[in-house]
Amino acid sequence: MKRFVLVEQLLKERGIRLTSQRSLVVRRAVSHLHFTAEELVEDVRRMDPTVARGTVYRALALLHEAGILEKHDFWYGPPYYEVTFGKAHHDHLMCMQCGEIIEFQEPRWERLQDEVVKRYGYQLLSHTHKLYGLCPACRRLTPKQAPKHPPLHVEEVVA
Amino acid sequence: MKRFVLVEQLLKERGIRLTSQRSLVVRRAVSHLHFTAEELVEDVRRMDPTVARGTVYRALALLHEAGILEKHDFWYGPPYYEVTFGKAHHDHLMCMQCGEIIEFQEPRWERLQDEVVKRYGYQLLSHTHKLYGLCPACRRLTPKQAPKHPPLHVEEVVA
DNA sequence: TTCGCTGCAAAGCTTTTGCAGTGGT
DNA sequence: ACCACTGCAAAAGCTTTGCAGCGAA
Repeated sequence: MKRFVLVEQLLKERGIRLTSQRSLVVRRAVSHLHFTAEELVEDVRRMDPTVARGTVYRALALLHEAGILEKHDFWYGPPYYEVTFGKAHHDHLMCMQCGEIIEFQEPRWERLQDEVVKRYGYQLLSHTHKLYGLCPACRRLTPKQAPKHPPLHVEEVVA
Repeated sequence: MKRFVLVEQLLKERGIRLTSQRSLVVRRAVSHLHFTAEELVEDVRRMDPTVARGTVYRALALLHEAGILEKHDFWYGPPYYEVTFGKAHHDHLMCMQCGEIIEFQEPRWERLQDEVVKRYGYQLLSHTHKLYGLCPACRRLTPKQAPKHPPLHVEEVVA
């Protein structure tokens, strides 16, 4: 897997030691699109049960700081991580009922935000745009059919 | 305070009981721009120490569901709440070093996102756009001067 | 050989919840 | 008079951390 090699290289360049545990965390991470810390813990421990929970969390923090992972807070629950290293930037559209996440690109936004950032004299480092709504399928359901966790009777919110 | 009256009205219309505790939570909430749940707990208990932590959390959830509060996950730590009821939508530009938060409006984004949402057949309910970067002051510092976990002191910023 | 990294487990921080009693409508 | 709401405190959920030993460079 090409991306994996690159990540290891990049870690090495930054003086971050490549232990077998970190290798495993990286390998498992890049094999998912979105995952929570706990999901990755489970996944990693399925491959090697001796890896400690704390090690995975520490590796995640490192990868995040290194810019390899992005951390997303979606609607509820713990934050999701996403491997962005080597991928073009994209934004998210999420269904608040079923939790479906659509990734899309919108170059015109990128241009607009350059303007905004310039306006305030900022140097842009990263950004996230999230749209929350109802997917075509869920729009057809009555509010009562809404699952417990994906929050709230969203009908009320007039966009 | 006008906004407070409106909020109480709105709660009433939704059949949500107006207890003294909720009144207090609303009053304190609208007097801040951004706050965490724990900050609000402290603030409320300063006025009335008998109010339970759980009550504040439950009230926050209600107000959030009612669309009166928005929940923001900024760079680290617990999420911040923000009173958006009666305010025009705005987005956030945050300095990753000093934690300054600038609020701004960009109507052209709103139009673009309508397009995107239509493209996927979604019904838009809400959205957040966050830009992370370095403010003019912090850009002048060397990377080494950057604090590990930038303190999140929120400047009161006007759009 | 050095010192960054790990496993373990305990603690920490934030939020949620069960229950019995209280109070809004 | 209902039953939603509250206080209390315990538990739950997620993440961090201290420490002693280990292992990558």
